[in-house]
Amino acid sequence: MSFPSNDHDHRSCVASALGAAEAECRRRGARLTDIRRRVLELIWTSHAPVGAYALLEQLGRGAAPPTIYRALDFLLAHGLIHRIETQNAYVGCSHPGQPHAGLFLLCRQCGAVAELAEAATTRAIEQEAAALGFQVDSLTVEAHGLCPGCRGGASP
Amino acid sequence: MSFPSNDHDHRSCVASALGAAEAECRRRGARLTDIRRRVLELIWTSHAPVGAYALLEQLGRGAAPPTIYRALDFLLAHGLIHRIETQNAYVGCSHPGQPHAGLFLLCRQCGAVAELAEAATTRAIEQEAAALGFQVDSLTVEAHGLCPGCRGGASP
DNA sequence: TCATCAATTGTTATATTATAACGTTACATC
DNA sequence: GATGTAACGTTATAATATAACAATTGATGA
Ligand SMILES: [Zn+2]
Ligand SMILES: [Zn+2]
Ligand SMILES: [Zn+2]
Ligand SMILES: [Zn+2]
Repeated sequence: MSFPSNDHDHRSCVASALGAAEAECRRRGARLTDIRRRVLELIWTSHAPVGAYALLEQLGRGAAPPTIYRALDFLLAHGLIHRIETQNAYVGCSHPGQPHAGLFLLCRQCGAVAELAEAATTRAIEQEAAALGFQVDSLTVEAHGLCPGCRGGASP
Repeated sequence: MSFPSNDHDHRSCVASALGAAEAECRRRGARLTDIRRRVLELIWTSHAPVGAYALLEQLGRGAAPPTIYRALDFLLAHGLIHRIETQNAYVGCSHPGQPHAGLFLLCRQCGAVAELAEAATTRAIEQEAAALGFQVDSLTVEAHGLCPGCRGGASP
């Protein structure tokens, strides 16, 4: 929902994301296989978006591109990750299960990302669109700038 | 500002865009060379985003990728076109000269795009971000859905 | 149990989008 | 015209993503 503090317990951060993913997959009758689980874990290694080929390297031992892209497709389809269009990269979803338009704040300095799920902005855009007769099905919002930590002068 | 009607005079549409580009380049002391002008004209051939390699083909006779990407970089830098991140494609700017965050409505059926320059949405996002201490430098908003023409049942 | 079918993964090749590097040409300015 | 810079040509390659098909796994019911 907001930017993670620099000293937060990231281990529990990852654990809770994986737990939520398991639950969501059970709920949906989807199989969170070993590969998919490992990819999701790798994505959650940091709070910054990760590229497909970076994940591929970390996956190790002769994994080929289709392996990673299939896992990403699965995770995207089930709302467990988002694709950051302006970076060709992927980030874990902070609100799995609850439908929402991803709205991202991307720090240009430290790379951190925060995902908002406020409906206000979404509604504002939908209304502006509706005024022109346009029906919005999906929405991509990516704001680039400086996160609180990187603005403060102190390095994040 | 809105979706072009299907029977609008597109010739004058292109002409006015090229005229505005010339004026803006004069104002900025930038050189709208022949290649850059032709690329801009090709982009304005339709109101749908065009990919770099599609432009390259239309440019003809042995033009290589750097040629097109340099022209695109120039046109982007001077605010004459926008990049549509969700489509790796480029579209002419409807409001050259006046600074604005591009906010795009993209029809998934006919491919048409409308560019909004309403400051309201931009401000809403900036305020939501500011509430978290995030300073927005640039903003990407791309809404996918159905344009008025494609909603109406009648094919556009 | 095991036959069967669908989902998942492996493997190889290739498509698509974009940039690096370096030489050459055109243009402005003196 | 000499000089410096911006623009362009050319070749190669990087980065991102998908096609196609074979092999494997896992559920499901005869
Ligand atoms: Zn999300
Ligand atoms: Zn930061
Ligand atoms: Zn614009
Ligand atoms: Zn349409």
